[in-house]
Amino acid sequence: MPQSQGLPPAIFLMGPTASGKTDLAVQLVERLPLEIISVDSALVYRGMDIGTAKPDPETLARAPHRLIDIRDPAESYSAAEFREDALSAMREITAAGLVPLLVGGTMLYFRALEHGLSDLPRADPAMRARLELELRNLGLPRLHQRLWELDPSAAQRIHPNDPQRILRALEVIGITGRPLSELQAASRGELLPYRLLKLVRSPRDRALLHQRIEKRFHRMLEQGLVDEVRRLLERGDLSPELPALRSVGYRQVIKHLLGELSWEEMTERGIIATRQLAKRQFTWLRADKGCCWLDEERGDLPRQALRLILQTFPDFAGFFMDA
RNA sequence: AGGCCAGUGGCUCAACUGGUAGAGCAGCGGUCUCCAAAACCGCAGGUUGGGGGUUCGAGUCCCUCCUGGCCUG
Repeated sequence: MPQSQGLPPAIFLMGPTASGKTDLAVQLVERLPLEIISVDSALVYRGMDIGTAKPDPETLARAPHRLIDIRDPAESYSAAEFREDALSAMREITAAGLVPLLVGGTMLYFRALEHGLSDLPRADPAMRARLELELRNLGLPRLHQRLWELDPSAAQRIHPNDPQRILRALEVIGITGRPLSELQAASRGELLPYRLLKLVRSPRDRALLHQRIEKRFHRMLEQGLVDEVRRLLERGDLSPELPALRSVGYRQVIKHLLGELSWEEMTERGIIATRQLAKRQFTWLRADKGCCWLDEERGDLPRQALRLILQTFPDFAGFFMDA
């Protein structure tokens, strides 16, 4: 604690999808000298607005969000890129005399930002393509076996059925010539140089969240989600394999447009996929001790958040005075 | 009204000529270091519509009732 005293403050606002994070963030920005940074792997994509529940232009005008619309759907983004982008945004915000408010639901990004990442090579498209091809030709068991020979430690903790991680491990080894485990052990990544308050906004019971998710998905369809996806596909250069198009909702709508799912099936599966996303987000949140869960039943979330903020950063009480 | 078919976990369905119920999906829990709204792992859940009978033993056979569907009138 003594060492962290000199560090600037930063606030995380985390929560599962459809929990109302954006609302709360906007209310906070209107009362405190904060600036929002989005922590969301889907909001980074331009032209993907309805299905990602991206804040509308009016909201963004009132409460600007950083790291939204910074990629074309044909491009990919990553946890490491996010960390760099977020850190530099945080520096700017802090330098401007404001406090960064990081809002979102991509828990890996939060984690990467807070705890850092080992010094590993970035994804290499050529290498990845080659491995994908090998996966197709040789099959996953063979690749896992190869990993076992090159990096037993990694092979042991990566499940034989997990293509994504097996390929990544082989990719790192292919690029560096060194085992992934060795690289990860060599550098543990640097901690976030900020004093942190981690807030969680989430409905108390799951059934309520499920209701919201269902309603919201129907609303997205009414707002023209299918047209949004159709426009993306009409570009002709976007493969359904791209990370952007594999996101919740988009994937199901694409299958519908391809004739693989009826409208009803698309709707049901989209809602299910969203629920499952929320469940995974809960798992991260539960595991992260050191979060302050806002109590939905006590109402007035902005007030609860304000109290916690002042309590955590007492030396900023004057700074945050208009509360 | 008569005839036929069906009724198995929340849903869809499986179980050779009777041997004592399995799977997918959903749900729940978990993993997670450069695709993470991704990828992957695990768990739970059924007195087989009700009742009666035959049998050493019935989801499987018989009787009856209930429910749904189809056909005939």
